[in-house]
Amino acid sequence: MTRKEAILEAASQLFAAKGFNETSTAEVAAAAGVAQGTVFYHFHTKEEMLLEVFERLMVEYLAGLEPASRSAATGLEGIEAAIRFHFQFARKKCDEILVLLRDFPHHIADLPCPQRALMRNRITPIVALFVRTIDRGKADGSIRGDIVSLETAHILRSLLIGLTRQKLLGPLELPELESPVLIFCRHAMAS
Amino acid sequence: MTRKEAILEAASQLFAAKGFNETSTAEVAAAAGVAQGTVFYHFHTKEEMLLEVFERLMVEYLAGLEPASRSAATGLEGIEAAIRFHFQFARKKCDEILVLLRDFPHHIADLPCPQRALMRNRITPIVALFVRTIDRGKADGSIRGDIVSLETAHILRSLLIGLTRQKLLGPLELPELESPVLIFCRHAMAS
Amino acid sequence: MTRKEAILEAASQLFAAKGFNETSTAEVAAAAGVAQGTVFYHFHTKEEMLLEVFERLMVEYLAGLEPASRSAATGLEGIEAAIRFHFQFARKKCDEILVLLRDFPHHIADLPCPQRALMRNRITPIVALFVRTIDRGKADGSIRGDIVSLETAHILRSLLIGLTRQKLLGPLELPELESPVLIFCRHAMAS
Amino acid sequence: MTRKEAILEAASQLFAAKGFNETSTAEVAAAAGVAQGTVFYHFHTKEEMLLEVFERLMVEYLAGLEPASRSAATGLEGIEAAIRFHFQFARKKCDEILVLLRDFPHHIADLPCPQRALMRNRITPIVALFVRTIDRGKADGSIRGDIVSLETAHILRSLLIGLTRQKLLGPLELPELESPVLIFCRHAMAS
DNA sequence: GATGAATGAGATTTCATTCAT
DNA sequence: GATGAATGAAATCTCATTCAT
Repeated sequence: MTRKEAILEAASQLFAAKGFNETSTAEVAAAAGVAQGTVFYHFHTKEEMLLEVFERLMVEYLAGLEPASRSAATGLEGIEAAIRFHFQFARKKCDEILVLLRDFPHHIADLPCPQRALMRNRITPIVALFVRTIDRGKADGSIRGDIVSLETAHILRSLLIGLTRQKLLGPLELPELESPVLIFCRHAMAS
Repeated sequence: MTRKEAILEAASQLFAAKGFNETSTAEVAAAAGVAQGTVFYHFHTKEEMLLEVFERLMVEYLAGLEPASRSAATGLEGIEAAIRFHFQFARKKCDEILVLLRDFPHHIADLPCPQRALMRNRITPIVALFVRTIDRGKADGSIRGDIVSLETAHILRSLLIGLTRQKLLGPLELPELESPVLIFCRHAMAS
Repeated sequence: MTRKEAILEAASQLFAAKGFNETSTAEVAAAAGVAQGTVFYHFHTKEEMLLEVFERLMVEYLAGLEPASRSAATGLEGIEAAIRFHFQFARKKCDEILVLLRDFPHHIADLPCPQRALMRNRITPIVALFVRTIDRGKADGSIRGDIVSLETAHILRSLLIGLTRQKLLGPLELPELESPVLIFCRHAMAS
Repeated sequence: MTRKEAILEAASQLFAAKGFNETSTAEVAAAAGVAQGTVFYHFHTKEEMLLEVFERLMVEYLAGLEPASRSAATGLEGIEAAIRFHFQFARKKCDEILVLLRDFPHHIADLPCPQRALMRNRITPIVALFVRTIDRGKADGSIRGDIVSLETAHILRSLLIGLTRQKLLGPLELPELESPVLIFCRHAMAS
């Protein structure tokens, strides 16, 4: 493992455990086993680490989401496959997701434009994928024709993020929701 | 307006505008027109201000949510009324909600138990209200009988929070979603 | 018990337990069951409380020391009686003594002149008492004639204070020293 | 002179002149000619500076005390040499001693165990040295055989500390006490 | 590539004290 | 006599970042 990756992994874990603001770059350096200066050799600022965590996670998310939904037989099943993938991904990568859900919002507003654009570029394809899959469902008859694709894509994404947020950040214990969500969405969309 | 309320209002606005961590207690004091020490006379720590913002908001939320859903003719219409109220509330109180959505998560994990309990006590009734309304719908025939009440209540709450989060914090411009959401949920639940 | 005495007692205990600087006037007020302002009604400044603790303790000390040494048959026995009284007093009033030994020095240097004088006026009689008792011993033949009275009085006082300091503040466990000290001093002074 | 030593020296002087609590870390930094942060780079807390002053002083004290008493011809002369060394050391290092006598007690009680142990480890050898020297005196006949070594060692140490304390912190002017103390102790111990 | 000593701006909190009631 | 809300000065410590080596 290269030094940069060691830093990134240490940062990821510490941010998840203690929060971004509550983690100092000195701690990251210590946890990664490098000197303080080394952190700033590889990342110009502390926020760059966060951005890179985000980047890598989104790339991996999209890389898993797309084949899952594409390989389904119908559009509706594609949506269901996407939902199942999201639940599975959230279970596997809960640390990183926790960091992004909790700490990223702070920094979005102040992000310089090129980086905001970069973020958008990672999220837009996810929405687009949902839209395409819904359209496919409408075409193949598995999804009702009166469904509005873009809006429903956003609804689905918001639902998934909301669920993960409540699970990782909420003070309440949630029941197992994967199959109820699948049923809920199927009824909402199936023709 | 008492001094304590002036501080709370100033804090609420500054937190919304700049973020919790990015707002210093000195700024809050200045904005409220009191001395620095006065802030800590009324709130023992900076976080206590955040907790009080949360408290007040949740009390108001529940106070509006309950009559809205109760006065509906059927259970399904009660759910729809609740959704409409949420959208309206999110439009009116977007500053405070932004603060909570963005800054509260940082502090939930580290909250001492009595305060976590207090938080839970504010959120549980909301879920309970959804559960009761769904049960009413199942009883009056407006909601399908095979709907699982508790799980669906959590799904609805997660959806609403997810939507508000994406709108207030997401990097993407969202289309108008209120009526698509109503339709989505009606199809998901109506018998 | 009057309010002023309640404050003084609370202060005395808190100062002993936590140290003067580490005890806030607010804590004193709370422990005494009075309002913050009340403390400053009875004592103009925080240091005045310390001075009063000192005053009362020294008055009591001298009031016990004098009869003890005076009622002895010889000068040497008077010194021994004084030493015995000191040990007994240190056992009984160890809290207050701890406070003075530990916290008083900080404030001596900065004391306004009238209060320094007042302090001196409490300590001088103790030294004077030792001097008189030694002189008595030299006159009655119990103490060697070549002993220098003033110097020896200071030596005895320093020894007693040093012993109490080591016992109350030192990091080491001391053995029982009362009778060894009596023997030590008897040999040093007896003719 | 390294930066750390500059800080330590500045601290030592300021603490002696104004007291530990009355000296701010900012002043220490300014006097040492370094930035505020540099102080905390070298000493994690303000108290660590005090501990280091103590450490260095005790090392020097013991390093002078031991040869002084060892090179004496008899045990009794060894004790006398130790007393003379103490007076001389107290004159030379009165600043640092003042700091320790006045400010250290505050912090002893609250010291974490490893540091208390460290302190004890600096003081125990001094007592042990007195014990050994007394035993030597008993063996060579210069000190009375009925003297209890450990107790007398503590008495001597308490006397020396008490004397220095009265001189540096007491409100009274002391006469010259070195030779009276030597005589006092000789009579108390000589056979 | 890597280091770690140094920085200085800034943040939260504490607290003795005052004063209108 | 007594109260407690209000003050504002000050203090310790943190931390992202830099830079000479």
